[in-house]
Amino acid sequence: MTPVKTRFAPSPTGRMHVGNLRTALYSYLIAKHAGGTFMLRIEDTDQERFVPEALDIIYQTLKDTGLEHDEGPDKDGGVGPYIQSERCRLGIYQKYADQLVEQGDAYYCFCSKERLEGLKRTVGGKEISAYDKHCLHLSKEEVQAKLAAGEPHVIRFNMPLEGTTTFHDEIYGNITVENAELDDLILIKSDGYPTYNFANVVDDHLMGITHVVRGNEYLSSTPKYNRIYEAFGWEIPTYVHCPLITNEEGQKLSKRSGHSSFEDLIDQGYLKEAVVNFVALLGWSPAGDREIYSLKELTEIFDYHHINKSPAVFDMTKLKWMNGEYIKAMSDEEFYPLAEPYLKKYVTGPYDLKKIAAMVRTRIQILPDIEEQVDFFNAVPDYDVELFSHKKSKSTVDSSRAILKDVLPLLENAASFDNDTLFDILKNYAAEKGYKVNTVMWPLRTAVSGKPATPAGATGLMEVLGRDESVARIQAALRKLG
RNA sequence: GGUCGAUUGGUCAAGCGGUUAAGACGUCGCCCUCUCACGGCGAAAACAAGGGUUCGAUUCCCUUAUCGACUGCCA
Repeated sequence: MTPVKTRFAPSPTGRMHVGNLRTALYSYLIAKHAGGTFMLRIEDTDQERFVPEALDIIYQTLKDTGLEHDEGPDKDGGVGPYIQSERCRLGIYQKYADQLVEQGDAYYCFCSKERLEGLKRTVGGKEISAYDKHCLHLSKEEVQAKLAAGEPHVIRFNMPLEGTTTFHDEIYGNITVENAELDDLILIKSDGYPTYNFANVVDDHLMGITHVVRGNEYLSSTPKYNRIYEAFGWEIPTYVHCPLITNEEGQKLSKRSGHSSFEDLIDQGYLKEAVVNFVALLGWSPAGDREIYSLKELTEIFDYHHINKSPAVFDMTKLKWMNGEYIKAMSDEEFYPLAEPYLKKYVTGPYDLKKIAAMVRTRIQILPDIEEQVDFFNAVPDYDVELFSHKKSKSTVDSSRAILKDVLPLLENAASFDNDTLFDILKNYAAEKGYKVNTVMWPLRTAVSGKPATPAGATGLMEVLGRDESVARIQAALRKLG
């Protein structure tokens, strides 16, 4: 068996779409699971849409996600160049197109835009066109004359009009279409660049790709590619077409969804490992019940035969949950560097950010959640006195006032202002007075935070705030309570 | 319009002729708890519809419906 070789072949046109990312991931996993080679090829044959910065995004995303390629523009593996515009300059595509023309499987077409327009018809609000093989019937002499005269032209593939073409996809099974349905697609554009359709076939063959992994929007055109492979007498690769990823409305993910690209997600405070993990499970599932996997673990267990046929909705809620799982699984030391920028932004007081980070870690799902967890450190928000009433803690406005008054001097004189000491003091106080611990803690936590939910209990918060600030906040609360 | 494909709870998703139709997210309830979380336990929630084939269909076939892709000198 020939060793597996897959490729990721993006067009440098912008950010990395999550659908693209998943295709890259599956492509990588298929290769790596089999101990094969994962290659990167840049498909920049569309000069109109080319965005130079997109090249950096591709490299950076591959690096961030850990999808390290074995071969590519920056890593020669002997079948380069790996950028299609460079291959074009070498005349590779022209050479193979010429061969097809020679064989009679392709032909020059000089039809004008106007003539092509005339071929179009509108059905159901959509414009459709099928080329009529007009130029197929040009004689050799006519073609030579037009070429010599420098007439603009393309090269088209001559699809058969009869019979059927069947191809096998690993996910979708055998698919058969009538050859008459196949249009004479353009191989070489009038600017001399090959189309995706042609460049893909030529490159995948020349570069030894064994498994073609791509989105299922290519399912319909795959029979055409097979005609090209067959015209050359080349071996047809194994096809793995991946299902679509849609937004909550079942529509194709677009830039407007706000989370359509990997970079968007990272900007929104998701961890790259979580995104990779989540995307892996959209359209594919492992054998057991487990859902959290590292890239390395995915490589070990990935089996493309379990890729789904149906499209999957990109569910942000579940991504959030998974991101939270990754954060919870981190140590405080690992988490701190990630949290630090957010903490510094929202906590400007002289507090121990490492302690705050540790408090917050199990309570957030994405990094920006930190803000609402820590905003009270800077200043107690304006809260209603009714916040002191809490049924479960048996706390009322009156009991709160009494307790805060009692406890204030104890705190002012506490031997040390750490969590454990404070807790002991307050616990003893509660026992002496016959209060539940909750009844004592509730007003304190409310007083120092002004919030119904905080990332730690009363004593934990006071430790971070320090004696002076804690006392000041309790005094302020007492004034509020009258 | 044509061609191709898809259709299991709100979402992801097991299942591959016989099951009480897994599991996860989310939702709700209970427990734990110095609040909220975390964690634990539990609940509600699905085979698009109709025909076949079969002793028996979520699983196989057909029809319909719905959704999607393609139908570009874009990939």
